[in-house]
Amino acid sequence: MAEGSLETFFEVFLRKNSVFFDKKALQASYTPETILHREEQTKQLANILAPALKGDKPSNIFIYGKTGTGKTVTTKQTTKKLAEVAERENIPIKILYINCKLKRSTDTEYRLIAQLARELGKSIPPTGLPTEEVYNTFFKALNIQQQNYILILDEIDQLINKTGDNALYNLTRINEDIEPQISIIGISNDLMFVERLDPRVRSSLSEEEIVFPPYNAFQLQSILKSRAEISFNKDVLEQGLIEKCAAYAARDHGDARRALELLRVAGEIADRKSAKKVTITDIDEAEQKIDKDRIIDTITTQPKQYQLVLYSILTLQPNRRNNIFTGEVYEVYKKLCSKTNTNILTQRRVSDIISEFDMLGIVNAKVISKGRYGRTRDISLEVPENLFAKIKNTLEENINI
DNA sequence: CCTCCACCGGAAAGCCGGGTCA
DNA sequence: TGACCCGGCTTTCCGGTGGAGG
Repeated sequence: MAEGSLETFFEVFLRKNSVFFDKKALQASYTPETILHREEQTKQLANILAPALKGDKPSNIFIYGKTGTGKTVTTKQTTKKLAEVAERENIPIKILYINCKLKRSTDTEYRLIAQLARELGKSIPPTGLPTEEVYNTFFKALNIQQQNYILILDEIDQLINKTGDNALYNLTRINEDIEPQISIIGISNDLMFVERLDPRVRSSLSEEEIVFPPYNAFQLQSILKSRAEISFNKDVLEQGLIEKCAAYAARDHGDARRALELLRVAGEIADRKSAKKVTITDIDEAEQKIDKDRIIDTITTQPKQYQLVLYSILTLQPNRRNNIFTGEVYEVYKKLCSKTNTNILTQRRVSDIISEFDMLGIVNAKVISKGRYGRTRDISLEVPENLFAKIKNTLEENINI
């Protein structure tokens, strides 16, 4: 593109009509004034937390619901209101919010406690100290500030899956030897994880439980409508668009986040076509684009060894009449390693990598028995076939074959 | 009915690079 | 500087197993 034309491009872009008025209400970070269809849960939560205002310790709460059912936003909103009242009335309550999924900051015992201590104004090095030491600093900080705490642990299942329930165990029994009281709100979208907890932790954590059911299509519709009013210009949405969008999202799990994303991407697609209206076919396109981007993104962000394994599976895949087994993948992988000058991992490790791809939904790997011919995994790709070539190219670039 | 394949998958331990502290 | 800690990734070791074929 010549220089002049690039400038014109930007100018044209700036003047171009967009279907959007203000995109922010469709973005993931946006918190609406009122949270629709979560009145019941808000009330429950408020009821449980309210005693904190009188200096009592609220019960610990376990909050469960699928992704995009408003768990986080409702919890944050409710606790924020609580904190505001407390502040006004001079009641010492402090809210701590921790998202346990954040890589390299709160996903291990050390890091979680360190982060908590930091929230209380202590400075803790990111590594190096014994965990014991970090606990001590944290406890000390708690004791100095005479107030009650509400600790929100979002995506708590991530923490337990990775590092066990040690941290949780220590946190739940904190009140036994320390003056200030701590209430824990655990948020999870995986109900099964509770069963892996130490029974003592489990009963302590779920003194109260609140369930966030998925939104149905009608609820999604009203959510979308309220956001669309802020985000889009007048009359740019084709008749029935919102309904369709809601129906799509309701079909898989009633995920409001996904519904909003669908609507936003559909709008962006319409913009790119310089269309005056967002049409229903844009929604279909948006759905495909979102899936595709997600897949490509997860693949390209994998470490090199993972990409090599995936590439091996991919080379075995084309017009395969029968299925792919671990042993075959490993053979191809070994050759690939020597070709690319990479050190070869053990089959045990590669086997783990394959099951990680299975969990990411990129690959389907079921353990089967071939009787006389042993046990193995039956592996197949889970991505749409029209992406095979694209993925293969991307991988080739990344690992330079 | 028994055997025995080709892996599975848990446990433990090692290595390495990040760090603290005295 | 040396002893020690944490966490991610990997290896080593090894008991376990569904079912085709004898």
